[in-house]
Amino acid sequence: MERMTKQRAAIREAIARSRRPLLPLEILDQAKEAVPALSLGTVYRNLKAMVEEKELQPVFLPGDSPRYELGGHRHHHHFQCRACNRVFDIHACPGEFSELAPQGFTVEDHELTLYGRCSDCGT
Amino acid sequence: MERMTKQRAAIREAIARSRRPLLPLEILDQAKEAVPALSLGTVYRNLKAMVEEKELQPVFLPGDSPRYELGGHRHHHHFQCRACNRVFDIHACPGEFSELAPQGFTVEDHELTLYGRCSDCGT
DNA sequence: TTGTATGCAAAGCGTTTGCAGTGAT
DNA sequence: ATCACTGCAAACGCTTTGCATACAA
Repeated sequence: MERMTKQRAAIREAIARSRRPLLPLEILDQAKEAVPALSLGTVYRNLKAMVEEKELQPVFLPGDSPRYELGGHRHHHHFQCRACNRVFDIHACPGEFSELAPQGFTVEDHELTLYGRCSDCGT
Repeated sequence: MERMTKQRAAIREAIARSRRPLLPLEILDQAKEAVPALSLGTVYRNLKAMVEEKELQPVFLPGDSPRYELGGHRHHHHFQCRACNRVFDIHACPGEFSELAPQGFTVEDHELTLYGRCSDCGT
């Protein structure tokens, strides 16, 4: 139930090559260089399968569609550039936030997104 | 260019009555009690207009569609219950995170979401 | 040979928009 | 009497799915 196809290889390669989480369309563009006939439906199907196998992990940003990066990263956060909309990993975490929740609430996890300008887009 | 309609009043009322950010469909349900013929399109149109007038503010959570709460709240964050999916305001902020970004990046803002169990859904 | 994976196109789902009619001013 | 607002339904953008074919095993 696990077949190695050139399509899946191209998708994996595209994501591995990138230093930032990619959108499905960006993945399609990149992977098409290796497999020109690649279809968007196949990209979505493989992303879903690879996420289930934990080969990839989805990156959900507020108000934005999901991006994908390689799996196996430990807990980290993301930065989105307001100029180019690209997303970058932040390999740091300010810690727990359990004390912020109201009485009777239990905090299990958290998600932090920073917004601003990336180095390419300057000030 | 600003008319007071019973539809808009019902939408505003529904959101004001709730102690938590609501989804468009939840707003429709609530507001229909006052205006049974209310349509979802009208809800969306009014939400958009009221956000532009800053009467409302949208709440974007990672991987979820937008919710709406009253505008004018100062900077705060949100908690989403993993059992009931409802979202609650957190009237606290752990502070700036400028130091987390890579060299050359400028942090202008941030978004923090806590996940866990609300008091209704227990441990 | 077998059956999963693919390409294509149609279907879903939440949101937006066009249009003719309604109603606040 | 105007013209913004509404209800309805069609259109949209992103994602999923059905189906016949292609190809890894």
